[in-house]
Amino acid sequence: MTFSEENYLKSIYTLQKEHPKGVSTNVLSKYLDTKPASATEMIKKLDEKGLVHYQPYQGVILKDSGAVSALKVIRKHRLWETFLANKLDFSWDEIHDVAEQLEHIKSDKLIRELDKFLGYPKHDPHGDPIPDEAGNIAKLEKKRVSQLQPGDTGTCIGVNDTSSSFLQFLDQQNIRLGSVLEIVNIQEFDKSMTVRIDDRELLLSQIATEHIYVRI
Amino acid sequence: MTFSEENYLKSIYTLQKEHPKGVSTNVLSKYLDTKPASATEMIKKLDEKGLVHYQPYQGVILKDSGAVSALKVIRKHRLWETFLANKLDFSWDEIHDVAEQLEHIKSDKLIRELDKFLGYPKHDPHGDPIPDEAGNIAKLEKKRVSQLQPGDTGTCIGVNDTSSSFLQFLDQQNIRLGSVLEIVNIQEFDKSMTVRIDDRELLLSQIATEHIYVRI
DNA sequence: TATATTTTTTAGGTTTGCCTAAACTTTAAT
DNA sequence: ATTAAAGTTTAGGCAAACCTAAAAAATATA
Repeated sequence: MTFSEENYLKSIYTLQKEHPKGVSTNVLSKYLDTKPASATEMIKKLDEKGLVHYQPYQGVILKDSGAVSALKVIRKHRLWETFLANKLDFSWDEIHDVAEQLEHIKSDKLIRELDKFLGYPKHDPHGDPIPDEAGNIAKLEKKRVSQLQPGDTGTCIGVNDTSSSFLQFLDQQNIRLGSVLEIVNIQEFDKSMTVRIDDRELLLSQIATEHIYVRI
Repeated sequence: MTFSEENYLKSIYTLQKEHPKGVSTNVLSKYLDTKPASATEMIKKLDEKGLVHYQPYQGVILKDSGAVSALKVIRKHRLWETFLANKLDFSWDEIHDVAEQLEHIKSDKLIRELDKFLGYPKHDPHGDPIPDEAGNIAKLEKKRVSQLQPGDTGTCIGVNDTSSSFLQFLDQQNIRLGSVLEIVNIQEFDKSMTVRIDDRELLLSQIATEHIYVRI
């Protein structure tokens, strides 16, 4: 399987969630930053290989074999992201591009050993679940803080805004990966929230609560 | 720079030691398992890019810029080999193929962080020196045990024969990476050697001494 | 419903890196 | 010195993955 085939499968897997009846060549090519004509070509090839189901003008969906292949690439991507963030000094926003390259390395032993070395992590640094060797994947239980109700708790797993001012703010407030937040209450008029972290209470603006992800 | 260009530069660098006046397309293509015509093509391209010096029928040599590029790839290869052997459970003979893939990952930060994570190693698991960021590389001081004289000492850095029977033999004799050997004497008639390891003396056949590498 | 717009596919082209076969140099041997 | 052998280059092709432009199909609008 070529790098390009792997990238298409992975993209179709991702886009299928929003387009369950079929991912169009338009959507796919936009996501991959290529042209629709290129997507058509590749989809035909993947169809001939039995990895996807394709009907002209109807978009594409993964067959089981295609989904398994996609999940193997996703597993590799997320394990490498975990390695970069946990073992090397990469920050959240730096890991993706390098993992895009590393995910294509072909070696079953490598990925088994890496998994072991990392302590068999269940989630990557963004809070996304890591599929197992067979391609089983846990449901994502990731929400924005803004989606929680008073009394709910969540573990901080990532952010949506990587501007240095926002990251600095989080740092000042001692909010980091793994911090446990509990919603104390919500102000009706501006949707700001009071949250408890490490036995301290602090107020987060609506903007802030929309940019922080937690695993529930 | 493409994977293929990197592989050609690395190969030319390696082959230049044995062919200092120029690496022929024949030698190069044999080493890379391609055809001479393909090597000619690639060499022309590298020449146009100013990375090598090429005269038809006279073979190819690296220019300084080409040597720097080659050494960057070699640096990555050797750091990854060190990672696989020291951090993951890869054996000597398994690391090469995976490192051949990993060496092409493009990220300066990745390789700097990896170097730091590994503790700035000077040699890879085969005992070969790891070039620094600028492309400076230490002279290789690697010899077969058979090349040593009585009184010489060396640190075991690798083997030439990865048959399980040989590796088992080394294991039984407690000879491993990092073991320090001292030559006690050499039998004239069969070139077998008595060596001291960890205050024990043991006899190695000529065959064995030719298959063990040491750094002196 | 007929037409206009958007989306998708087809057709033909490009680049990279490989190939084979034929032509050409160089080197070796008589 | 000539010829034979070996090595190298050129010429023409192929597959992968991309592209643009034109044709065809699907969808939206009047």
